[in-house]
Formats: sequence, structure tokens, C-alpha cells
Amino acid sequence: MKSTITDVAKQAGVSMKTVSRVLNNEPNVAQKTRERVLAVAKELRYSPNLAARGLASSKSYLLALLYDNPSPNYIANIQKGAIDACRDSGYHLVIEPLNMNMDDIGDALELRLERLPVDGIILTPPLCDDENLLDVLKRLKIPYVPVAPSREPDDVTSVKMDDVQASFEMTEYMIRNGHKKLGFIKGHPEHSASTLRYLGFVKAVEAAGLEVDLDAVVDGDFSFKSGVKAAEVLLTSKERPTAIFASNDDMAAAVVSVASRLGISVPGDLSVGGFDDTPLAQILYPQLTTIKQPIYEMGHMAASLLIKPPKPEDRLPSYCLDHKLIIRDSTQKSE
Amino acid sequence: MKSTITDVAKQAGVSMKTVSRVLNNEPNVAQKTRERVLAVAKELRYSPNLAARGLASSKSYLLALLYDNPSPNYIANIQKGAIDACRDSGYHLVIEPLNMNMDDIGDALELRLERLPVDGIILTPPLCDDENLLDVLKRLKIPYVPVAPSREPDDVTSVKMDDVQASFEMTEYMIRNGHKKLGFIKGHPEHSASTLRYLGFVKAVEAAGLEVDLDAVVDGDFSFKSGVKAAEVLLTSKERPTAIFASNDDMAAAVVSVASRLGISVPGDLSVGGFDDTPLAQILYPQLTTIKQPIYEMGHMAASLLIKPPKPEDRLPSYCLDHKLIIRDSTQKSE
DNA sequence: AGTGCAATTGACAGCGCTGTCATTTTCATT
DNA sequence: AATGAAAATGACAGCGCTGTCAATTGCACT
Repeated sequence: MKSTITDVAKQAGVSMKTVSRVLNNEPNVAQKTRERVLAVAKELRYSPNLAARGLASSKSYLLALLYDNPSPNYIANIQKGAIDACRDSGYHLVIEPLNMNMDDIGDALELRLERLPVDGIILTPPLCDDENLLDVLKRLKIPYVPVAPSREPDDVTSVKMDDVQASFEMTEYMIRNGHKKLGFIKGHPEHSASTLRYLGFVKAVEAAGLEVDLDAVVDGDFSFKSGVKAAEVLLTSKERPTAIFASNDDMAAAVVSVASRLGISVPGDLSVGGFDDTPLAQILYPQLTTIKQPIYEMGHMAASLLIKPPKPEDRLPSYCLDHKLIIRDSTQKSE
Repeated sequence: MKSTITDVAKQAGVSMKTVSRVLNNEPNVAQKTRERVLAVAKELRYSPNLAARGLASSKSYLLALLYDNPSPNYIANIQKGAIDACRDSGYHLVIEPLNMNMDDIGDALELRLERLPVDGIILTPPLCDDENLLDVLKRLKIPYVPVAPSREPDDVTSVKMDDVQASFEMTEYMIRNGHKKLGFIKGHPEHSASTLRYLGFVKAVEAAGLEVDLDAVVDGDFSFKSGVKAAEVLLTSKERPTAIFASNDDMAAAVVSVASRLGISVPGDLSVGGFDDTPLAQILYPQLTTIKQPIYEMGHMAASLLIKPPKPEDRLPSYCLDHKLIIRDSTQKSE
């Protein structure tokens, strides 16, 4: 039989309210009382009834993760991070896939929120840049945290990574390995990350006193297919690069595939770098050198910020989390 | 201001209880009354307070999805199916990643369930075969639906697909295309699907009056790497197969990759079939002919079964959902 | 010992809904 | 028109918790 707060109160010889105070970490409880209550609660394996709590406090103890991201991997990691953050705080995560292409996405969200009011929302890209959505959330006054938004809103805290710096590091790593002829494959032009990653590449090249060879910078759109096209251009040009940095793993995989078809050995004749550290990066042969985004960490941080918002005075406009350059087998020193 | 059931009751000129009955589709309400209440509810944009409902009815209107599956794609699809099923019934889905390798997985689950009691649980593989977990669920008397379990429990309804039949169809398709020398790459020996898929292959070969060439049946473990090894064996043997059926897409991708390295053209010289229809299957060049599992559908069905359990008299031991043979570019007629 | 103030504790209502059971209405049948 | 059973409706308590506010206790200081 599940025990209630009343059971704990009786057993500990205090009032329900005091038990409630202890369980919610409210101040003004004598240390001794607090310990006794905690001990009894543990003994009785008490855990509060979420519905009752929610009803009384008009909180839901629920966070929602909104997404419309084609990458299951990205979503899975964000989810995991958010769930882990929720777990210790008695919160839970509900997930809400949303379809970007529907015309009335704002209404759809509003309807969902009416049915299931949540205490906060995690917005993942590309949803975090949708004006309709943001308007609805502001109007409904629901706290939210955008993950990796294009433009940082000035009124809410967001969570992100530094694409420019990551891209800089990958490029610098290649240059440090003696590569001078560098190729770059851009991402989808409408994706803000594309610009940033290219920027980091340019910065690193220039920082090394080299020059960006614009003929070796090719457009792509993050798809494997576009990577194939780009790789064909780069690998059949007369001044073939010795290293190619693709803006994501799918395109990097395409480079490896095209190289293999053309009899160019990776990493012997060509180093290849990707971005994202998708499962693909380890499936491939050779395994891809790539950038691991702090996806899990961003999910974790976003949830934490919603559960325990920092005081207004030490609110940061955004939290930038650490990425990691993962060196695997697709890159090596230039001969 | 959010409206309550009382508002609707007043506006419709009935009692709260009648409104409640209408909203819960209970019988014994005059058709006229029902319509009136529904109209008012719509007008007021009323939607019930989940917490209050849960508290009063001691139901949670929450379903949990338990998983420890390395494939984000699989999970994402199950989730999507389950969520869509929940959406129309006022249910919501919370997700619970669980770690198979922890020693006290049963306790961990029990703890979670104490904190967040749910009305039902969807168990995905490989969790659905864990005795500890099943014991806990039975003891706690929480309804659950296993998805694609190895052994069908006799007391609960499960949801699955027909691996044997799917595998049979792929093989038959290859044979129908004139292939006589067929290679097969097995899956992980401890995964029940491996056996079933191999069985379907054997059945189809024999049904066609052919014989299974055991030299062309190679072990694998579902990983890309194991696929590479298997492909090397198959493609360098003197009696090279004209078609290879790999037990999953990762291994099929490995076959394509090895073939390309060896100068064997796919599908010109070699047809390749996979299983799962992972995103990889479409990323690859050529795109993989494969089997699409009804993952979304299984998630949907599992949730539906929990939300609205069939009457005991027409309970089925399991629901087998339709897979689909997806013919893409990695297979063609044998010359 | 007496005073005042802060720290601690408790009594109680009520969050929005559903379950129970009593009451009223409807309607086929005599 | 009278009767009875079934259908429709409503009154009310109470689910388990927290917010409000009042009551009590502890303690430093006269």
C-alpha cells in the first residue's frame, strides 16, 4: 500500500505541513525535525503523489521537449540529458514532436499546452527560431530555453555551443598536421550553423598565415548526396586538397565514399574531417575524425535551467557548452 | 483564464457530474444533453485538468516508454507512434531510458514507478525479455505491452512483426530476379531476430527448390565491422554470390563498401539486400533495398492497447503488424 | 522572572475533478 | 390515467497535497 504524507506525519509526530516543508526543502524547519521526517519518509518508502501536488500547487512537475528535428540521434541525446536532469528533481519529461511545415504551428502548440500545461519548455532547432512558437510561449508566459538558436533572444537564457571555435579547432588541427591545401564543404545555406562553421574555418586558415582557396570551398546542404557532388568537384580538381573538412558527418562520409571510388586512400592520400559525431562516424571505415557537440549536456543544462532558474541578478544571456574534437582514423599527417 | 468543469456546467445548465460524464464518454447521458455540453466545452476551449482528474480517479493518464536500445532511430519511431496514439485520448507519454547493464534494474524501475505511477508501460527490446523487469511489473500489477519480445508471454498481449516472413520475401524477391547463388550474413547470435531472419531465408531458398549453400552463410553481429569481415569472405570466395542478403542495414552497407573497394559494382555485379530501413539505407549510394519494419505502427498499437485494452474475451496473444519490402537501387535482375 | 521578536509548527481550506448514491425524469405497459 | 422499471441527472464527499495564516515555542536581552 502506497503511503501518504499523512502516514509520514503521524509516524514522525509532526503535522502534514511540516512534512511538506521538509520534502520541498523549504526553510524554517528545525534541523532535528527535518532529519526525523526524512528518516521516516525513507523508512516508509514515501514518495509524493504528483497529481495531488500538482493540483494543490498548480504546478505540473512536467517539462516538455519540443522538436522537429530529422536527426533521431540529436533528439535522443537531448532527451537523455533532459531526463537525467529531471530525474533528481522530481520532474518528468514529456516529448512533443511538432511539424514545422504545418501552417498553424502556433495554434497546434497552444492546443497542446492547454491540454497538458507544463512548467517549462525546451526548444530545439529549428523550432527555436520559429517566431510563431516564440510568440505563443511569451503570450502564455511559459518559461522556455532555446537550444542553439540562431539569434539569441535577449529576454530568455539559451543554451548553445561554439560552432566557430569548434570549426576553428578542426581546421587548426589539420593545419598543425602539415596540411596546406584544405578543402571545405559548406552546410545548408539556411542553417545558421553553416555560416558559423565556415567562419571558424576561415579564421583558422588566416590565423595560420595561409590563404583560403575559394576554389576549394564548395557548397553543400548537409545531405550525403550533396557531399558526393562536392567531393567529386574537390577530388577531381587539378589542385586536389590533401584534407577536406565537411560541415557535417554525412557529407564527410560522402567524401570518404567518393575517395574510395576514385582510388584515393583515406587517410593516406586524403584526410577527412566531419562535424557532429553521429553514429555514422564510428560505423564508417575509416572512422571519422569529427567534432562532438555537447548535445547531451545542452539537454541537461536546458532542463536544469527550467527546473531551477537562476536568480534574475545572475542570469546569463546564454550558456555555451564545451564541444570536443574527436580524432579518429580519417585524418593523419600530411606527407 | 483557464475554464473549469464548473464553468462548463453552469453555461450548459447541467451539473458538474453530467459534464464529467460527457467528457469521459460515459453512458447514460441524453444525446441532446451530450451535444449541448460538448458545444459549450468547445466554445469555452475547456480542457480538463490532468492533475485533478488523476487525483480524483487515481489514474495518471500517463504511459511510459521503457527502453535501452542503441538505435535512436528505432526509439524515435516507437515514440512517435506511441505519442500519436496517446494524443487523441488525452494520454501523454513519458520516456524512461533504462540501463540494461546495471545490476539492480528491477529496483531501479520500481523506484521510478513509485515516483511516477503510470497507467501502462511499453517495453521495447531488449528490455522486454528481462525477467527482473517483468517480475516487477507483474508484482506491481502495471499493465504492459512488450514490443517484439523473444518469447511471447502468455498472460499479456504483445506487439510484433513477422521476421521470418519478411526475410522470406526478401529472399524470394532475389530469387525471382534470377539470383541463384545467394549469400547470407547472419545477425548477432543472441538476438532472437537473427535466428528468425535466417530461418526465413532458408525457407525461401528451399521453397524455390534451391539448396542453401552453407559456405555462403557467414556469421555477423549486426555491426558494420562484422559486415566488412563477412563481405570480404563472401566476395573473395571462388563461387562468389550474385546477391547478398545481410540481416541488417549496417552490415548491408558494409557489403556495399567492400564491394566498391574490390571493384565489384552494385547492383551491376552484385545485388545487396538489408533489413530495417534505417536512415543509412537512403544515405548510401546506391540506396539499399531493405525491409521496413512497422516500428511506428508497433509503438502506436502498443499505446492503443494500453489506453483501451480489448475485452478479455477478444484479447489476442499478440498483434503482428505488416512490414514492407522496399525495393531501391542496390538490387537488380541477375544477368 | 518578564518581555519581545524570530523561528518553528500546525489547523484548515480548497485545488478541479470523479465515485457513490440518491433523486428526478422518461416512457412503455397495464 | 396509473404503475413500475430504466434512463438521466445531481448532491456531495474526498482524492493527497500545499498555501495561508494563526498559534506556539525558543531564545536573547532587560
